[in-house]
Amino acid sequence: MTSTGERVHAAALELFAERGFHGTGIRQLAEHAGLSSATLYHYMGTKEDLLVTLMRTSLERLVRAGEEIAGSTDDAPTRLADLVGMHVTSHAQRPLETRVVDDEVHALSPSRRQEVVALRDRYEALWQQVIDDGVGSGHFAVTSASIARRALLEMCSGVARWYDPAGRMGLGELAEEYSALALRLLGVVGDPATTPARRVAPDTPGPV
Amino acid sequence: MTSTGERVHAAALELFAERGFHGTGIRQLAEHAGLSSATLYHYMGTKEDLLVTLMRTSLERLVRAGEEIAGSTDDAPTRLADLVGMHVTSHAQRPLETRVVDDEVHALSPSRRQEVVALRDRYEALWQQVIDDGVGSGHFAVTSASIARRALLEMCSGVARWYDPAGRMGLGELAEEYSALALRLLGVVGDPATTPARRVAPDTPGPV
Amino acid sequence: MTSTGERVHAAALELFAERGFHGTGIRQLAEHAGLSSATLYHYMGTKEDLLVTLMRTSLERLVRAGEEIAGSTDDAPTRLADLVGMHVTSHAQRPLETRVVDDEVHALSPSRRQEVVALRDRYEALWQQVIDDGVGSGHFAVTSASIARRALLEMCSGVARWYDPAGRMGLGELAEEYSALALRLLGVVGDPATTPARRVAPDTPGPV
Amino acid sequence: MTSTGERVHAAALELFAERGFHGTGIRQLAEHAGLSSATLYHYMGTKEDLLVTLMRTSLERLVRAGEEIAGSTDDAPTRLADLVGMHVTSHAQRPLETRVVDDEVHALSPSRRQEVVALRDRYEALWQQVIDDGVGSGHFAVTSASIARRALLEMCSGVARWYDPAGRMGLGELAEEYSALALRLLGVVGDPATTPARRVAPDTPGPV
DNA sequence: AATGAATGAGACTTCATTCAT
DNA sequence: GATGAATGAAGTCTCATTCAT
Repeated sequence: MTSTGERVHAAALELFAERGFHGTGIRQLAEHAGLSSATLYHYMGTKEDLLVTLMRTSLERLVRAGEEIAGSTDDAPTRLADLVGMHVTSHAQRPLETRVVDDEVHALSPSRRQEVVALRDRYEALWQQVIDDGVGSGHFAVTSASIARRALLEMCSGVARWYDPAGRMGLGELAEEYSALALRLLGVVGDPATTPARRVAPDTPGPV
Repeated sequence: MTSTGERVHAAALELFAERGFHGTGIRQLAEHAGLSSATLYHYMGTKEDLLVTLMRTSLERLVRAGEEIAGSTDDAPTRLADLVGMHVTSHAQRPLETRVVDDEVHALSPSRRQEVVALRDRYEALWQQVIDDGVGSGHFAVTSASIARRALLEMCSGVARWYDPAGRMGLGELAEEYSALALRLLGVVGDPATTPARRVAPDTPGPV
Repeated sequence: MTSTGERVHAAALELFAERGFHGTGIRQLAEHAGLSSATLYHYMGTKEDLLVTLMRTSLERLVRAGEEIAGSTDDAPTRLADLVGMHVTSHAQRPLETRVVDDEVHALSPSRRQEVVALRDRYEALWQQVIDDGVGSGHFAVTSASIARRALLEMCSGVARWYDPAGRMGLGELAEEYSALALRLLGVVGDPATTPARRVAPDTPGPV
Repeated sequence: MTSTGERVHAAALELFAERGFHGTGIRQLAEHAGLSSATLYHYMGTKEDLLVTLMRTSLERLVRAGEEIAGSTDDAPTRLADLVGMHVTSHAQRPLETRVVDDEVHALSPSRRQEVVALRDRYEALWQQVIDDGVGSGHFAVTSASIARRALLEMCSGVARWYDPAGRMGLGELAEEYSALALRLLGVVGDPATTPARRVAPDTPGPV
């Protein structure tokens, strides 16, 4: 049911996430995918090409989801909570992908890195924009919006390092918890209108 | 003034941080330190030994500083702010060390990893303890203390990835900003005694 | 109009001549012929078979033409001039073929080499015979007939390396020039019957 | 007595000459030199670097010897005979070197090729000059000086393909024979003053 | 203290070739 | 006819490490 190409991607994801790009050999990759190392080259270009493909796939999905959220509402707290929820959820569901994207950029050659970083920047710009908007609208209170962006992204991405889908915490719970942390970090005080329930009353004026 | 051994450590720090452990060759290491690759082996055991040494040095300093703070006061918000300040400051001052510690654990063999992870766990336990204490004392309001710990640590460690000592933000400022973010994330509302007064509107109703 | 098989031969000729047998991959060959590498094997045996086919085709044509000339006259100078003219002309017209034949014998396995070298020897024997005849008849004056044969063949084959069909020198001119060089090299002085009159001062004393 | 580096060069010369550059593997090279393939890399850069070194060494020797001859006399026939003698002698004495230089230029990457071809062109220019001079002074009679140059060089280089130092023909004899062939090819008629004996009477006026 | 020389193992990648479809 | 998939062997080169000097 799964094609060979998909098996190659899956194997690469697992090994790159676990041992790093440089820590993973072509032969291990082949063995993990159930192929000979020569056959591997039917399904990829270079090893670096494979890494780039994985990264691009992952980042493009993230950007797409992010842009959808960005266009969904003008309300900054809502948008931010949604971004956090989406980000955390996808990091929890696809921890391998996101770890590879987050940790292996340094393994790319300059030209490839540029391409990948451009995508990542596009995604981060969405976050920057919500925060800027929230600060502008008076919903958020932070000294430095860019520090806040970095702090939020780091903290949310960390989920890929520990979340256990078989554990007792559900994805919804996780998303709500992180959204709450994020909003508080941004200086939003707990108000039924802005915490999870908020989405029900989109016309609520901003607090603080 | 700098001994050869120190030069080796410095070179390793730079290269491991920039290209990763597996991405750094013994020959590059030697060249970067101004030695022949054979001579390198006078100043280190294996390449992995070198990595462990760097990690242990860094982590021990962190643990020592953390334990000093942990023993300094019972007041959870103060302790947490101090931990954050120290953590952030040292990540800003020693970005190479901290990046190596944070990113290269996967490159260690199981037995070495155990040793390093034990140290890291000891450090993280200090954070866990403050948060638990703060929750117990009613200063902090979080759903999950362990999630909060992880979120805080990730967010604070990120500083090593972007802080520029030559930029316009000073270390003190940085520490204060992050302490404030952390306390807010933990649900602490503006209190002149624990957070910089400026940022907070003292008349805010304040939830929880 | 050109069959696929011919396209394969043409592609092989070009690539073998340009990059050598070992420098040419099956995949490049296929691409150059506009086929997949698997399809290539419908039109050839092994890569070495292909090389042998090209060589044999080329050498057989040469031998055939040479034998025709050899049987055409008893006059050694005429025969030699004709051989030179034919050799030079075919090297100018089919530089790829001749370069492959001349340069890639070393790439053949012993048994295949034997076969090809036998053909080449047969061709060279024709030259040897004319020279021997010319020496015997007193037309040629050389110390060593075999050295003369080698010198002549090398010199004439070189044409395949530089002759430009689009340049200003025509094939007829080329053939005449080389025939003249060859006859002079063999010690034949200008004789209106065998060499272009223009180049020779008919009153030259003329040695033997 | 022979250094390892020299052994590597000797092994490369033998194999490149016998099987061609692309036909020679690194492992065969190492085995032939009595080293492991990894050790080989102590004594060379890439395989191509090795080839270039061999070619440059050989060509530089040839250029040096050629320039010495070029500066030794103004008499074109003498100079040409000396060039031929030197060329033929060195091709007979160092057949491996010269074969590699003559046959493997196509294996070089563009930039390397440029460098090597420049040297070769410098050498060939010496030949072109003598022929031009001889034509100008009326000693040589050829329709095309550049064709003559090519013909002569091809014919003389061929020696590296068959001369057997253990055979009955001595080097001196070989040189004389080829000089005689060359002069005749250039239209110089046999005159004691220009054939081998000529060098004894350097003041002899030009013949023809 | 320092290093040139050496190496087995393994890196990534391509080789020529076969075969089922 | 034609080709995608597959592979063992081999390609060039670098790896971390040792050792005699």
